[in-house]
Amino acid sequence: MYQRPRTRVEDRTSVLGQTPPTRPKDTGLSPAQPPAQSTAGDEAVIEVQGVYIISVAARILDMHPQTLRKYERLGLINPGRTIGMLRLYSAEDIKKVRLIRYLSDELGLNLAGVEFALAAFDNMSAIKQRISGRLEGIPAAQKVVQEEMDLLFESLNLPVDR
Amino acid sequence: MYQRPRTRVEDRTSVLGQTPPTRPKDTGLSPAQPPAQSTAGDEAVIEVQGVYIISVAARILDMHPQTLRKYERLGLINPGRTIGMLRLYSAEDIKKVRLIRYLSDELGLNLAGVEFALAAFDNMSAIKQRISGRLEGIPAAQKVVQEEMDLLFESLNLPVDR
DNA sequence: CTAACCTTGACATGACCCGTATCAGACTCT
DNA sequence: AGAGTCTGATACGGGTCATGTCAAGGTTAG
Repeated sequence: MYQRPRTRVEDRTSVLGQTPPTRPKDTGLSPAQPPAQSTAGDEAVIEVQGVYIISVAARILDMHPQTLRKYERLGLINPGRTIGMLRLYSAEDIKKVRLIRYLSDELGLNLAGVEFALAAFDNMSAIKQRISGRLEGIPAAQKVVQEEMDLLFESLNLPVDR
Repeated sequence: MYQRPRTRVEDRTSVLGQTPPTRPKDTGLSPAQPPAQSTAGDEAVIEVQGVYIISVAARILDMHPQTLRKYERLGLINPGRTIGMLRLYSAEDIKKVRLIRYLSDELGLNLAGVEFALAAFDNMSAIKQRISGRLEGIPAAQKVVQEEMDLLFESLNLPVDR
């Protein structure tokens, strides 16, 4: 288990001009309900639906719990919490960790780079929304921007969503 | 001299879906003409105009020549060459190295991250151009996009240009 | 209640990264 | 001719990162 030795940065000055958080998070709610994961060994992009405590999330992702805690400490992820402060990972959180892992393992970015990239994505998404909003009355222009921005996201070669 | 110990990645798989090079470069031309740099010690964003051989560029930037060669090897920069293969650094190249240094030293990105960021900037610039072109007939929309894209670039917190 | 699991905080380790340094042999430019 | 550059290789020291461990305590499920 946990065979995933990689490499990269730590406590640096913050990176990008962050867009507003937009992450309400389902914090205080009843405990976790580990839905009996099938074979958590190969981690073949398992369908995730519930909310998981750290040990389960780590098993799903095949990563060390300490690594997930470190990502949170660096502000890369922000899992919810039970009233007792136990971390709760949603499907969203799991996806985000997979993206982080892709940026780190496949592209070779260090964590400062991951922070930069995530912030850049957020900013790009936000700008895309803003433009779309301001172009409400001009559907033709809206379409152009939509197409081109989608192209921009594609150019970033991301695995799938986020 | 050359006191600039930092940290980061090396030979990784290529990172982004690069936009076409768009970098004709003034390659084969008469040799360099080091315009007698004033005090090359403090490197207080010296005004650069000519074309410099590596030793001069290194002195202007207060960086080791080997570092510049490594950046080139990694595809981060692409200085011109004399007919005899001597590297020639233009003002553009110098600026780009300063950006690289900022991303590396200030933001803490490793070289893979720098590659990613540079490619992202290029793609963003390209998309901005494309949108502007396709919105030729709708100046109002063009203005909106212009404003928002500028905002996006600003959000990246870059020192100045590039 | 108890056992299993979680929390925070600290510190250690091994592998790798990166700027710098150096060497050798050949070529370029003044 | 001589200073400087080229390519290629190798090596270093300090930093990064995933992982691991310890301690002392809190939470949760049965």
